[in-house]
Amino acid sequence: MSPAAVLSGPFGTLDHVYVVVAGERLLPVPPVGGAARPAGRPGHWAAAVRELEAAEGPRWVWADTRETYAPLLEQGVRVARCHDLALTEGLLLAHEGRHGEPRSARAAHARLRGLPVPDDRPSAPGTLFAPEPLGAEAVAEVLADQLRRIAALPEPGRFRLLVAAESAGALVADEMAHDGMPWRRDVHDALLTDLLGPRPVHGMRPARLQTLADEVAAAFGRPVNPDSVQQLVKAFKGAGVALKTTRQWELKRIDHPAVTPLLAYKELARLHSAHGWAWADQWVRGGRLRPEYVVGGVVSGRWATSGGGALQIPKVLRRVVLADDGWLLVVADAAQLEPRVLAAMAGDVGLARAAGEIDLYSALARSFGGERDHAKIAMLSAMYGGTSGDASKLLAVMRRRFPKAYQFVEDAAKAGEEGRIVRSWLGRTSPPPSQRWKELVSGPEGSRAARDRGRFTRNFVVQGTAAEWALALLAVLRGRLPEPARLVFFQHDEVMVHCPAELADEVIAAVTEAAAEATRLLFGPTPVRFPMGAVAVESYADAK
DNA sequence: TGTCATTGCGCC
DNA sequence: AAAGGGCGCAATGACA
Repeated sequence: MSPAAVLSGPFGTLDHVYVVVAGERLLPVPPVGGAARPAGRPGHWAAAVRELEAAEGPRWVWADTRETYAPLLEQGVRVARCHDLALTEGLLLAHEGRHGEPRSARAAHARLRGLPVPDDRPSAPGTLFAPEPLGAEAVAEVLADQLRRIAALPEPGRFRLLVAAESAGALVADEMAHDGMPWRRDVHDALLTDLLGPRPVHGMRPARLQTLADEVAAAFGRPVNPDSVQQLVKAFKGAGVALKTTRQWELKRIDHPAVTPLLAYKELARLHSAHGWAWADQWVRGGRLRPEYVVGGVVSGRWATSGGGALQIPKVLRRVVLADDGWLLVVADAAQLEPRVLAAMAGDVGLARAAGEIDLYSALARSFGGERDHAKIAMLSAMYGGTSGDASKLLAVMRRRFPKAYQFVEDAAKAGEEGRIVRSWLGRTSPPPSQRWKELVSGPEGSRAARDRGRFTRNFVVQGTAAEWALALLAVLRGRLPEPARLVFFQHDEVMVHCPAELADEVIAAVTEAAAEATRLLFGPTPVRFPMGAVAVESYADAK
């Protein structure tokens, strides 16, 4: 695939740029946050951004999307494209084998100038005063340096796409936090009350949990805190049941009257503590859930959240996510994304042919000469390094039928085991082995440590590329949504759009087109299909 | 009283 | 049905 092939569409090059700070052809932007924000005319620069966006649609360059874009959104200003210096710096540093170095635009600038580099990593002690924002020249210098470094890479076209997609993700993350996902607090409260009893005063157990805790204690004939692993293990031991852990699956194999109320307690206690009333108080405002997304927060390129736990919302709460009156939720997820990504990356003709069908595993099974379930196990084991059950026998079939795909993930695993780094399709780089790992790998448990890292790098190339495809989808879809439809949720391979009911069909079509475009951007012409199942529903619970 | 590691479990 | 890897979060318990 030629690098030029991936440069069309919404990503483009960086030849039309506004650096959002002071200077010629550049916009003055006030320092954001802290006491440095000038009083009086907060809308002034936002209005200028709005005008230039409408007139020229540039790619905005700024040090940090959250700092600059969140205030723009507050002013009702949205932009189509940006280049986030900090995210780009992180990608470049990792590619250059400098994974842990500070990645803020300020740090990048200090490195360029040979000045002391401020430690902006999360582990660094917090600073008392927000630093002055970088000036225009400094931002422009960092940008120029980054463009030079990207141009020197072996696959600059792919990396430019990665930078553009990552930056677009940053825009989406801020927009989703700004718009929020519809969340019916009244439905949530009713559900909690139904399952747990009325909301207790702070620090108390809800009635239903207390009843279950009492039943557990009664089953043991003595007081036991069901939240305490130690107490539970001791209590079971006293009852003649030896347990290593108190995980669900282990408890389920045990015949003891405490098990049933304990499992019920665990499930409900988790709902209460992780997504109960206190959680809603903190994260739901004005009928919207507004979590903080961390773009690139996972080494593989997946997003993380800091607070709000939006990527771990339990399925029982999906019925709390309800469209506004007259609106619908378009929920779409990519079917079997990771095996499709592997098929496209590895250039394995047989696997790509199977991935050209809607049900990849059935197609795989036909080509495999076996059952669908077996084909699925073989595929997952290849991607994740599984060893359980029939895996090795099935992997042998996999190796024979799909040699290039098999070799692709084997190579990634071997690199990991040998302490080398691996890269995703667009060039996101895995962390190098830690010092601890290097010590471990030459010790008595060395082969175990090597295998563990092999599984990580094996998974990294697939998960990382899947994350890139999803980011590209998000970026394209964002640009195709009709007003006033809004992206309100994104979870690895799933998106949700909130839109007026009459626009739902248009939004579903946009999702389908965006999937095709994302596929083209990453892989060029490929027989592999990436089907997105998109449905319009009133409640998230009805999406599956 | 605070910090840190561990355990367990939710999501993909 | 699950397996694999990746996360965030809450509670406990050890320790300072």
